Amino acid sequence: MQALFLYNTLSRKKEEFKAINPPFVGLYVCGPTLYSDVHIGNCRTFTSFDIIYRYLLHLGYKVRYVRNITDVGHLENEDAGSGEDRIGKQARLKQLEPMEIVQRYSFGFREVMSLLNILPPSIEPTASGHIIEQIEMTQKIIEKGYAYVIDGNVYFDVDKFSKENNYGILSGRNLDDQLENTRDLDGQDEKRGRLDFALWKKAKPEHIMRWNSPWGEGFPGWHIECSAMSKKYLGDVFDIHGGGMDLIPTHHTNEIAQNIGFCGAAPVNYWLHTNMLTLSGQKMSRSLGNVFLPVELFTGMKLADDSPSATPSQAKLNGKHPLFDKAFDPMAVRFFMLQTHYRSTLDFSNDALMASEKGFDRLMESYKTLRSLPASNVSSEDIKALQNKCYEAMNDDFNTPVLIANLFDALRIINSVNDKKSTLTQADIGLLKKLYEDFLFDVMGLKAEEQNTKTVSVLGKVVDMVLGLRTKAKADKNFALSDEIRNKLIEAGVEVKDGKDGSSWKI
RNA sequence: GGUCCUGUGGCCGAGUGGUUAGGCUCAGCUCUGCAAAAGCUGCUACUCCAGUUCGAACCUGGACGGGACCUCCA
Repeated sequence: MQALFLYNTLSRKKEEFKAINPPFVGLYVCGPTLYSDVHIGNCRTFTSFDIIYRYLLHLGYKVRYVRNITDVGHLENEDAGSGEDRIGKQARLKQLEPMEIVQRYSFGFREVMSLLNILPPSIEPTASGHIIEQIEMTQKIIEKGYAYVIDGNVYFDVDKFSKENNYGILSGRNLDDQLENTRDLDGQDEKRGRLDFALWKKAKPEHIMRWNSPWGEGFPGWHIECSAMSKKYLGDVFDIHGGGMDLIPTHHTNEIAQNIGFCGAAPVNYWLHTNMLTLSGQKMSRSLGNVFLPVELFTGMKLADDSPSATPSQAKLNGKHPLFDKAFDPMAVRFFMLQTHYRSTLDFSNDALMASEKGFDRLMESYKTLRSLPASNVSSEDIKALQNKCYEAMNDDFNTPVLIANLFDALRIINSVNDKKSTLTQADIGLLKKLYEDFLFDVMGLKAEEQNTKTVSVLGKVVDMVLGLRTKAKADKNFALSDEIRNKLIEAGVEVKDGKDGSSWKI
């Protein structure tokens, strides 16, 4: 097996991947906070880690992939002291139980993940299901002296921690800079240091989600859930932890501090971070309000203001979406995302999507051609070399754009063999099929648009019959009729291609 | 204000100190009754200025532009 290199945020370098206990690999990715619908920027992160997961599996690793669901503890304006739990707030506003909020959005989340063909993780733990683990971890951190209790709240002592450890090891920021250059904060309340963060929060009387703890009724802080759950399922030290880049300076920095505070060991060998998705050059985020939803992209329509849900199967739509000329198939969207490396920003636009979709269709079409390719005694093309290039691309920090470029080379070979301008042996055709199946389908997780097989088979016979009539018309030089047939078929969505050996068609 | 990232052809996007991915678009050609599809060819870029070097889009310094983080965010 060739060496796999991946970019480690800790070292800011590409490093060779060495699993702690091969063939097993522990992978943890920060999942969504289910207080509203996932937007397409969230989807990009999960798509990127889906590729990483799939490629590790393809290489033969036994991966335990843990992706959490945050259903409690994620506060707004935490530092201002006015923090309200995001889920709790939505529950209050909508007059629902917090778990109803979570249920609603988790349904939509799963549906979108499935549409994008993102594999489910091995374990998808929720924060609310691991309150005990979080309390235990918090207790241990207090015992070790890295956290303190004030009036029912527990805070992590960053100052104490950084005397023995590099708090900013992941972000590359030094503590003094962070202390001096934080924006003005009001309501610094009772914390000893301004960078201290909550492990446990005392619940105000109106707070809905609350649990008993040694420090009174309250709820866990946001960062502790990932430490507690990754430790529980992957151990004190595991291989890979991932998430969006925006989690580096706070969430992941604090996770490392908590784990070290807990057991003295840094929890993760490789930190992987995906870049942001932008819209006209600006980061897509809920706070900026420039988000659009997967269902809008997949339909080209705008979500109605009174839609009960943004879950694709349940959404109510209202009119054309201003950003998109048409509906984009989820697989075309996935392909579009993979044409950019996961550590680069990805700018979304209608034009870029259109371009990707066309390329994607050609690639899928070439797979059909591949399956009926004529074999020769000799090959004029080096398929083995192409296969190596595909592995090289993926082994170089999961470089899907280069992988895709290689697949387009394969496409050219296929078409040229089909045109009898090049030749391949049966063995090489088999190798090419394997190349497509391995990389296009297994690793990149792309698949052809699903079609009802019964419909297709009936329709196929009908179209073949019509094309038979058209061939007769052509033979009689009745081009008016043959063109009319062709135009009508195009109107119906059937594209006709006249080759030397008769006509073929595709939907 | 501080820290960091980034600037590639009409568009999207890889990339390495020396031979300049790939996709889309556009034009021409081949094929074709005409188209479409497919193939071939062309349009050949690296923000600007200076430096290092035999040689830089790639290294260094500066300028200008864009972005991220420092507050919740994938």
